[in-house]
Amino acid sequence: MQKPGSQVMVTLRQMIGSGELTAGERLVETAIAERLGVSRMPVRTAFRELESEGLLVRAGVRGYMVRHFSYNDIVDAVEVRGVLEGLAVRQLGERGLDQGTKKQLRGCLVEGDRLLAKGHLDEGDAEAYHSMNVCFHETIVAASGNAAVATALTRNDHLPFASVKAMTINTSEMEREFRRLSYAHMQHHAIVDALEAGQAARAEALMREHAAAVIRYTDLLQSADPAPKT
Amino acid sequence: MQKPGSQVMVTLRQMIGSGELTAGERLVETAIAERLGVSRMPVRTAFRELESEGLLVRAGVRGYMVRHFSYNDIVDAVEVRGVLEGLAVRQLGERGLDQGTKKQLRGCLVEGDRLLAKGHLDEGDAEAYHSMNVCFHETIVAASGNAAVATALTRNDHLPFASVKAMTINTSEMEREFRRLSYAHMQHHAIVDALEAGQAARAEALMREHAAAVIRYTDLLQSADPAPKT
DNA sequence: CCCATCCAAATTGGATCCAATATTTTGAAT
DNA sequence: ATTCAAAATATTGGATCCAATTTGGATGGG
Repeated sequence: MQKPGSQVMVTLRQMIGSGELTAGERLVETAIAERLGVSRMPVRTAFRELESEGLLVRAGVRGYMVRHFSYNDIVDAVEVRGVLEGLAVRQLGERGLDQGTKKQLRGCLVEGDRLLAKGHLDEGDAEAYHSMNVCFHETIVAASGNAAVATALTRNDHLPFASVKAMTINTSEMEREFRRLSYAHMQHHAIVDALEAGQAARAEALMREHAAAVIRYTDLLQSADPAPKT
Repeated sequence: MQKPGSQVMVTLRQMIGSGELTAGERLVETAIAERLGVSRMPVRTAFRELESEGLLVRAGVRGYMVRHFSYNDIVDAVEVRGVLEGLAVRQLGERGLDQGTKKQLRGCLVEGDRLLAKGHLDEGDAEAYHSMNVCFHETIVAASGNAAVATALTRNDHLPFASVKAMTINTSEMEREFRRLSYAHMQHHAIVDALEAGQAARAEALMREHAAAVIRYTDLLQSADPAPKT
């Protein structure tokens, strides 16, 4: 608890994510403050922060409400992530890979190969793949050296389901998930191949396709709402 | 003054933009509050908001400081704007232009043609071109219907010199500026042509080049700082 | 019966106060 | 003289109080 005020933030995030605060619901500072057992002040700052992250929107002239996410919002955000990570990987390819980055990326590849080598997914494998995946994407963005991409991605990733970190694995259909991750990991291989060959434009195209694949070949409908976006 | 608290925000923006608050300077809440004649509270909220916009960064564990912008930061941000607006124009091209958007864009084109027809730039022409340019870009982003692009652009555009709105025209070299704007306007024409022909990928490539041209063919050195970015 | 105006209640923004924490300075000891 | 520790000061986060503004209802007039 290095930052006491951030506790309110994570609690509100959870309440929004879990649906305890439903979309469109009017949020009153005093009510939330009382509910969380704190003063109105941290709630006030948290509301503004969550607004800047896009999770809350102003409810008219007074108060905030939980933002309503449509399916299109998620698709759009993933598309944005695709072009941003595509830019990052292209610039990385243009500048060339340094030894540390190359080592890191290859480490991600062998880790993924190891997880998928069995031909099926076990329980802990999903989490391990997820960690590897986050590491792969973060390494590329960091190595690109483009700070604007990093900040834009951070902002964009505040939207639920748009982030690499938010990639969920459907444990009830492990076979299908195995095929999906196998395809995704082949794309990882192709991206690293392109990077090592200095094919920056190809790496960019692959990364954009890689992001789009998440949407096209994942069941988002379970949690997404097809209502019109706000 | 519909929102009293926003006055502190605009004042701080001005102070940062004008260099009254120099980059790297440690900002103390009490000092700023006293200087602006308000309580610490609006300053506190403004600091956080400016941090989320990227103009301020945390100075260690305590306090904020004015962010230091390097030349690379600006180039990166413009590159980000390029891929985001490129995505917007591609999606617009894929969905097809509606009548209102087509009318709006053509209006921008004829306005630009009119301004450039004389073969040189007059005093008021620069402002008029600027307004037309902002309208052109905003129309495309709005018409794309991709809310994530719009928000990402808004965030990115908080960085000085990265925004379309921040495009300045060097009044001391009107002849050179005329050639630059002529080229930019030709790109506008090409983008609209591609959109009307349904050539979405071509429109995207043109838009990315259009953003990059701003950097390559503009004198930014006068205001940019070549020191390493933070 | 409907509309307008006014009053009251609620809610949010700003100010001030208090506590917690980090940083700096000073003094002492080695 | 230098370094370490302790104390004092400075700064930020949280709580509470006050003011301003809006919203809702109620009442009176047309």
